[in-house]
Formats: sequence, C-alpha cells, structure tokens
Amino acid sequence: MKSLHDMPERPGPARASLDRLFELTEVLGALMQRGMADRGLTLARAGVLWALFHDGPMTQRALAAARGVTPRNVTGLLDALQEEGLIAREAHPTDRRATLVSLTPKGREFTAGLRGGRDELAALLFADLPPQQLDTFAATLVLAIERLKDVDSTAHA
Amino acid sequence: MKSLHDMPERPGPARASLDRLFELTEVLGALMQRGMADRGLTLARAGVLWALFHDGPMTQRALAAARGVTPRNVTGLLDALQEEGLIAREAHPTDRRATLVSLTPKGREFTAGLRGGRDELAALLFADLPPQQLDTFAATLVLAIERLKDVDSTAHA
DNA sequence: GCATATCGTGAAGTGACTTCACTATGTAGT
DNA sequence: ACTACATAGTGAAGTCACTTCACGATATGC
Repeated sequence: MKSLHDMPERPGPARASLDRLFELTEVLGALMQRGMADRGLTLARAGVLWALFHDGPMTQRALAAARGVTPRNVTGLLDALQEEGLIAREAHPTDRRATLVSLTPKGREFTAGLRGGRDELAALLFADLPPQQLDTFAATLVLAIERLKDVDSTAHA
Repeated sequence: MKSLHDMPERPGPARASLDRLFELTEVLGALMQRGMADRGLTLARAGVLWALFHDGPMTQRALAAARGVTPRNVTGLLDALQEEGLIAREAHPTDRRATLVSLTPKGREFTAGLRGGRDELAALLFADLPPQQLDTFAATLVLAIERLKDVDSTAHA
C-alpha cells in the first residue's frame, strides 16, 4: 500500500511551479526596483504615479484606496513627488477638505517613459513565443491570481 | 501601408502577460507578508530562516551573499531571530572572526511549518491542472526568469 | 444647529535596508 | 617574525515605506 508520505519526498510539478513563481517574484521585484532607482525614485512613488496616469486626478483618499495603503502614507509619498515636480496638489472644486492630485506635464512625461519601458520588457520577454504557449501561460496566471485573491480574502475572515 | 504606430494602440498578448505578472507579484507578495506576520515575523527574517533550512549552517557573510543583502543587514535580522530563539550563533571552528549561524530546534520546527504551508498553497493553486498546462506554465516561467536575470546583468554593465 | 463622519497631516515609532568607520582576526610577502 | 592587506562582524547614523494615534478643518444628516 502507498504511504501517506510518498508524495512529499518528490518535489512535484505543483510545488516546482510555485517555487518558480517565488523566484520570479524576487527577480522581477528587484528589476523594477532597480529600474525605478535609475530613474530617481522608488517603487512606492512610481506606483502612485502609475495610478494617477491610469485613472486621472483624484483625492488622496482615493489614491490611498487605489494603492491599498493608509492615507497618511499617501501624504508622504506625494510630498516627495511634489518636491520632484511630478505631481501637483490643487484644491478640490466642491470639497474644501480634500486635495485633488494630478500629474504635472513632467509627471506625464515620466509616466509615459515608464509605459514605454514596460512595453519594451514585455516584447523582450514574450514577443517570440508561440501564441498558444503565451495564451496558456496568461490563462494560468489569471487562474493563479484569482485563487490567491481567494485565499487572501478567506484568510481575512 | 501600415503605420509605425499601429501596434501600440492595442494591448497585445505580451504586454497583457507582463501586466498579469506584475499583478501576481503584488498579490503573492502581499499573501506571503500576511502569512509571515500571522506567524510572528517578517519576510526578510523568514528568508533568512529559509536559507538556513535549505543550505544548513553558515557564516553571516555567506548568509548575506545567499540573500543578496549587505552583511550589516544580516546582523540585524539575526539579532531579531536570535531574540525569538529561532537561530543560534556559535563560534566558527577554524575562523575566529566568523560566527556560524544555525537553526535551533524551534527554528527547524518553524521552518518545517513554512514548507508545509508552501506545499499546501502549491496544491491549492495547481494540483487540479492538466499536467501539460502546468508544464507549459512552468517552462514559460523558467524562460521569463532567465531573461529577466539577463536584463538585470546587462543593465549592471 | 449639533453630533458625527471624513480629509489631510503632525508626531512618534517600526522594519528593512544602506554606508562608513572600527576592532578583531586571518593570510601573505619579504 | 613582522609588516601589509584583506576579511568577519558590528556600532553609529541615516533613508524609505509604512503604521497608529491625535487633531484641526470641513462636510453632512437629522
């Protein structure tokens, strides 16, 4: 008969894939961090710029929700970005408590550069792959993301 | 004739896959961080434990190289782990400058728990996938990791 | 109007990380 | 053996992301 402990001895394809995922997370994270450092800012600050680029001007509160961090943290990140001239704080037209954050021209230019870098990297990584392989890859990624989010939400309960 | 700007308008499968990768990096990172926080420690500290678990006792210098951080940082992480009773510093048998770091029984127990959690997650994510899909996925991951490392090393030049 | 929720921010603190300087020790080179 | 140099770990000081708590200013519901 098969022992309950037959499986754990061999890696198994599922575990191997997850380990690859961990490795990729590390490498990709490091690469992004380096890329941002070369451009003179940090991942957290770049994330704020990216959110503004995608969704347009918004309040700091909305930005905090979009980035999943505390409002207080957003204040600090924006202070730095404003110092660099990449974002601007304006008065909110109707709510005098809130400030409306938007990209300056310089911020827009910078963010367009980011987008270009991303597209370049995407081409470098995947452009030469057979469409079917890339499809399978993307579909599996989507599945993994979905299940990970599930785990996270049930863990919060 | 086709304009040079035909392509950038559509996302394209390569860019979509890379964006998924970014998303997964975020979600997986958040999940790991939460998992470690629940167990009473941080990602950086857990990484040190994991390295010791895999490669056995080693000097702080070796640990720094294995984790890709500065030796000074290792000192701080080990201080915390030693406080928790998860690692022990012993005198190096031949080199009196170095300290040999090893897992305590408590540290080994803890790390075995981590491994169990990883295997559980792997099963949850991938166990029910057709072998061929998982193979394609893993192979593409390996390719992406390899190319990312390439980019990083050439960028260092 | 008055209670209450919300917006941003000062104050204070944590964790991961860095660089620089310094001591203690190993390793040559002559 | 003695001098020169590299290496192991750590104290000091600082940066960045992030948190919680408290507070003043405004909005909003009743």
